[in-house]
Amino acid sequence: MTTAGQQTAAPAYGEQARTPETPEIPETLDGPGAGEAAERVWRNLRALVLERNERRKEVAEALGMSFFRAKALRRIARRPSQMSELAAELASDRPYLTLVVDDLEKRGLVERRQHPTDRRCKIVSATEAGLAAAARANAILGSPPAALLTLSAADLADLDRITSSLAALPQD
Amino acid sequence: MTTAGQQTAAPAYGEQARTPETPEIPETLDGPGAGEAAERVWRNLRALVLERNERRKEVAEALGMSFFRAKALRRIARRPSQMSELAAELASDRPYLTLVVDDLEKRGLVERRQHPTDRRCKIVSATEAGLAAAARANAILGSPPAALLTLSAADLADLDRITSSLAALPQD
DNA sequence: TCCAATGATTGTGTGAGTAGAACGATTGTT
DNA sequence: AACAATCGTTCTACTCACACAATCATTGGA
Repeated sequence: MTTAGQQTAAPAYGEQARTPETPEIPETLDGPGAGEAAERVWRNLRALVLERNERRKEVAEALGMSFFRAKALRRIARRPSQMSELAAELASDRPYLTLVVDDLEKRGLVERRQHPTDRRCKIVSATEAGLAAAARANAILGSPPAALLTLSAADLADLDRITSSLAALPQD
Repeated sequence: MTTAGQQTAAPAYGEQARTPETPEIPETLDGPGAGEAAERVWRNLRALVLERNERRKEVAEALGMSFFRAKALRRIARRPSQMSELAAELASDRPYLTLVVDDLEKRGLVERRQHPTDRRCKIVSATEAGLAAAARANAILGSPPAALLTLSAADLADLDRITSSLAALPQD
């Protein structure tokens, strides 16, 4: 099994970094070549999304809040929820989520209401201002990088079809 | 210009979240359809890389250090560098980088040496242990998600070709 | 009726990471 | 020679996010 980026000696200062990969793509991708192709695809995808088009800072600055708050707000804007639901979906500390929702509420972006039938629960929903802020964050995060727009129509269609099929797969 | 995720009214508690997008793909992708396709591709790519295959926590736990430290170590393992170079490439606070390299050094993963001709500069390089740790992080980050392995050989080849061409584009 | 469990909150502590000021050693420029 | 600039470090302050204990109000179950 190949391990991406594996090295056997440290490059010395001033030497060009070694680039262990870039094997030629075999004519048939079944067999060993498919694994290498998948690794290359994954590395390129990660570079595209994480290294070249990191948008979190841009979102945080545009909204004047931490990215985590913006993330929470985007989630709340999608569907009002209980605090416990939010904590679970955001994989967040419940007490800290209380502080985050406090802050969003203070900014007029969300509001808390009593659950209709369970007085222990609070329902958090987005205000109009919150919806607008979430839309701004979504616009930033959702705008494709220029690189995608340089693709030919055929390549974009291929990418669209393939990524949509990947997105349709069940999680886990 | 379309804005991804734009909404006009907040869903009420208990209502299904609205899904404003999923337009049909036009037969020719020039024109308005190309923009929507690119947005969909981008959303799916982000979901694939960020939402479904977030590896930072896994790397941090495997190496027993923060992800930022692992990131710094991976960078140092690629090519020994001056502190100022590292700070620039990692987009980090210089004083904080001193602390991070201190920690990596204490763990025996990197070492500092004097620059051969400029005594102000320190060169940071990875030790054998550091190379091994960086390789572990790279293996975790570099292993493709199972979803990629379910693609047909033709689809994987298409994805490989397209993402490699995207990767080859110059960075702004 | 009584007690366990739940939901949300308050309080405290901690590590990570950013930011700026200041410092000493060294190099670059005039 | 003198001074500006650079490099790396020390120091301090701060926010962010996580973690846990404790609390109170409320609901669920025996």
